[in-house]
Amino acid sequence: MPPVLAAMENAGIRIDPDQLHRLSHDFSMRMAEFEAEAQKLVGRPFNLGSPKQIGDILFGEMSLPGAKKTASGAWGTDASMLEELAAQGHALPRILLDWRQLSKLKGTYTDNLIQAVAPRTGRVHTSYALASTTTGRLSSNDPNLQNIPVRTEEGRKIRKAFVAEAGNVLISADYSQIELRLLAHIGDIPQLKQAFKEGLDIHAMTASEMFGVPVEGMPSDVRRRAKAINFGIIYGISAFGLANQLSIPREEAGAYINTYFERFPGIREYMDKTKALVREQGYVSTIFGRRVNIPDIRGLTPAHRQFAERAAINAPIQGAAADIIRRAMIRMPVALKDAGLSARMLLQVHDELVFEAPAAEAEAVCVLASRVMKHAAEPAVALTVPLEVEARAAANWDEAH
DNA sequence: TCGGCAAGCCAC
DNA sequence: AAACGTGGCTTGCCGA
Repeated sequence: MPPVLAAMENAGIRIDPDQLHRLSHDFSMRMAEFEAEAQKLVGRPFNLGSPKQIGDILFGEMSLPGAKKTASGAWGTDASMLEELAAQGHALPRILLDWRQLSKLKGTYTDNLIQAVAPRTGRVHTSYALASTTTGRLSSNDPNLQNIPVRTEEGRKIRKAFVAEAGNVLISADYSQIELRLLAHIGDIPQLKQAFKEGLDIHAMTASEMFGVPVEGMPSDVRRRAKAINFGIIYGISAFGLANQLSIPREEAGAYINTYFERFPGIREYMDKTKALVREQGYVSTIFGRRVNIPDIRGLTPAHRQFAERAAINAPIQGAAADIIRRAMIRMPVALKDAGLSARMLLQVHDELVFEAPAAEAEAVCVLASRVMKHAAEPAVALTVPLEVEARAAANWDEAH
């Protein structure tokens, strides 16, 4: 490698290979048990990794109800389908779901991350693409470190294997609900802006506003629905998509959306304005001036046009968040140096930055990184909502997150 | 043996 | 019907 490139090589992050080896073995053993169980139920060997064989077994041989076809005409066997069948009391779908989870974790993460350790540094060095997304986000590849599991307990075992060197800590600093905050700013939504200023639970506030349920003692399912709606809004919501996400009838999802627009009329205005704008000029812009091209929207079929419209609604929000964290990243090395800190910035995960620092610097890095991130929009843009950052230090990524 | 597509699933 | 946005990566499968 030429010296200039060697000097620019990214710091990489340490993983504990022993931990991942143990995990890989554990996953293998448990997958073998699920496989034996599944084959006993079916009465013969089959490939649990083959959606085609699974579809034939579930809907051909066993004639289970609710079969759906994929775009190419094959039986669909994705997780939501298997969950439905499992809820009806069928044993095989649950085993397949459990097997798939472990297969995913082992195949995509555990085994691959061990392979990805660079012998020269003993660390994993991802590559970031700076111009590969339409919205301005970075993307990460070889290996992708922007999709390390976090949702399930099994998945978090992988995240725990991302560790600091002895004497160091990992520090994770992430923006709290940055996209909803940007929606509140861009759409100029008074209730949302006020809620963020007061530091309220935004999903509970949404639920309360929509369903008239007090925030105190709110049932978790009510909040969960409001949260799904808030995410849906950012994605350019459709009744079909929300219905699918919440496993509810489309009519009910449509009613939720109508109620939402009644309570937050500024959001509908933002969406209508954005659609008109993209039709007119063939692009939309973030508040920092980044353009996202969405050309020829007029020539598309209705389905394609609606897809493009949702992308146009999402792009200024997702793109502004990308702009802000980029600004923070640019300022971070200088800010650390000026503060006399030897911390290094290791990873970016869209709304999160991960650092490694001597344990003695932990608190100072949390404070400094939070400050730089919170003010990263300035002075280019004066946001009318505060940005909040949560920062924590720990020996591994899971506990820092 | 290779490349590409389909299906599926991980993250934000 | 590209049936809620942005990505990367795996296995199975098929044809060159």
